[in-house]
Amino acid sequence: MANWLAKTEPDEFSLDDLAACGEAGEPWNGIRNYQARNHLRAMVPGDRVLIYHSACAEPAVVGEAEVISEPYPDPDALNPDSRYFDPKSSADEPRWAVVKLAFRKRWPKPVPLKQIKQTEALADMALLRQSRLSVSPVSDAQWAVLEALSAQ
DNA sequence: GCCAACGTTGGC
DNA sequence: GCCAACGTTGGC
Repeated sequence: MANWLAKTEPDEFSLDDLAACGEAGEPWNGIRNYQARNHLRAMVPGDRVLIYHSACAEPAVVGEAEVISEPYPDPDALNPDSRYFDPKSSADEPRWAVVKLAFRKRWPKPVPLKQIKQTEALADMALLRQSRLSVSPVSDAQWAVLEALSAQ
């Protein structure tokens, strides 16, 4: 079982929006970066996913979700009417993937990026090392440190 | 809104 | 296959 972190802009789709989807969950779509896609493809149902709010007043880890589907081709990539349409993707050779995520919990306190940067035990997080990667792995140890910070 | 970081595209 | 131009992400 693996841990991940997924970024989302709360103005677009927030943790609350995911919570509103309930157990049906929501496809995590629109990922158009190969490294992030490779992480999506490596996900299995039951994996835990930190939800991180980006491009907002206080960028922070705000809660967690769970992977509830196998990875599958992103249908939006094949839909010319979608903002995520990619003419280079095809049904035969889908270029982009999604998984469904379901809300699990809002953490007691958000863990701001600022605090993550100040925490030595989190210095190796992919979130910090590759600022533009929207889906990244998280170790068990990193997860535990973040959870403890949220509970403080 | 600015701009640094960095991924992608396309000419050669 | 290099690399300049360009586009996007995301913190501030």
